[in-house]
Amino acid sequence: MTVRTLHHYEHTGLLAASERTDGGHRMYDRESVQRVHQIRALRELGFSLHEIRKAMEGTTSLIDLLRKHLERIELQVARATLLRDRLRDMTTDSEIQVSVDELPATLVAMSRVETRNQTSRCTCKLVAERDERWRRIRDELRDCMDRGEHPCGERAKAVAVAARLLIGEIAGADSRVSTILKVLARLSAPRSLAGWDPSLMQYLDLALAGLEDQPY
Amino acid sequence: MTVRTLHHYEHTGLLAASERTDGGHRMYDRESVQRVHQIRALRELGFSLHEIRKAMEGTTSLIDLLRKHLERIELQVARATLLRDRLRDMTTDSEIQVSVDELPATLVAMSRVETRNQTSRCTCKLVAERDERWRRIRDELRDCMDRGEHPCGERAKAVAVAARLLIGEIAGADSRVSTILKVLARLSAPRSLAGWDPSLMQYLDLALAGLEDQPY
DNA sequence: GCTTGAATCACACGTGACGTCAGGTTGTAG
DNA sequence: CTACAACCTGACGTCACGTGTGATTCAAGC
Repeated sequence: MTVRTLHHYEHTGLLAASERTDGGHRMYDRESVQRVHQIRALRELGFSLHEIRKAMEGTTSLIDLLRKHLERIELQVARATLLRDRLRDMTTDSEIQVSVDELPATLVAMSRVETRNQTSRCTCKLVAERDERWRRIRDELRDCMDRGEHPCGERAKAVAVAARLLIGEIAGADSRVSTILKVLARLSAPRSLAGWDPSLMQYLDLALAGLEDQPY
Repeated sequence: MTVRTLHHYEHTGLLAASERTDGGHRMYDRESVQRVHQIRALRELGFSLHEIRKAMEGTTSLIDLLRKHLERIELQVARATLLRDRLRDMTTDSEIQVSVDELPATLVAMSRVETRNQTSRCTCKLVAERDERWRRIRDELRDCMDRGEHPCGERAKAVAVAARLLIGEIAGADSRVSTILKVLARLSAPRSLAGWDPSLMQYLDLALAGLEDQPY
């Protein structure tokens, strides 16, 4: 929070200093400070100042606002996750020397690069095999979808069975620490995650890493 | 892409129309179109036009740019995910009637609300029990951390064992379709996820849902 | 060749959420 | 009492375009 931000909020009629000193300095009482916090909270949720004002005036129901905004966030998360994963691969992979010119038609090519590098780098045949199975499931499923078949139809069902099996295998096998932590986060977030901040998470990560070679 | 956007890029010196018609209309050859796509791609990755121009002029290494941006994205993902989960809980829970005033000190209180509602709503005792175990692990671990104990120390190790056990239990038990999908996405992303777009994912979700009551 | 309607042109101001600068005033610690 | 940091008002700057205006141009149909 900068002073300018407060001025801005005041200017747009979102917030008023409860009082002024003799010299003209703004004074904010407990209530006003609370209001500032509310505004910040809502802004961090992605709302515009205009929306916030409407919500605070009671013009719009907060629930409606949140519901409406949920969609945007969903999209944002999906997009950001994808981008992050792509970026991570690009930056951690020192082999790939990407230049701007090598980003030809947007980043669609990236997915191809990813799979190519994946198969060439994998030391474990099991992983490659699983990847192959995944690809088959994916292609078959896409075919089902493209043909307009019902998800519960015969073919889709068969594919789903294979998928479920593979999911079980992967979840059971590939369980390194950080992966588990992520799974855990996904499984129980935000329910059991209250109070688990990143530093604590990292601590648990280290602790788990410490007994990695020990049996259950 | 709007025309205005192209004009803007031209104005900032990022892009030049390769030619003009007699009437003055801009003509973009294949190369220019490619350049536009590159710009769009980089912009979707979150870069500013200034950064893009620097990268395209060769002033900055693309890798450096990406690496630098990875941090921002990481933060974004973490934040957006958290917000999304909170929002989802708020909007799907019709019981909770949130008003602006009930967002007291930012959203920190939210976590408390969540856990409170969780324990009161849970029909299954097993879940509650697990939550309780989680809480204990969390608190114990936080205590270890606060005391500055090494993550591989005796106490932390013991907690880690308990945590690993619980993780296995949760991962093995709570496996509804959407959850599995999320786990899957986390486990294998972006490796096996290439070509799995959201619609295909949803299709798989439906297919899996169709055989939910069937045995393996 | 002519009309017509959609698209584009250049220019300029608008937007949102502040940042930043200038020149002056105030609060407070030593 | 004197620094000096923090605040004041007012206004313009930023970024990535959006929007509006009035004029021009392009492509299609007749």
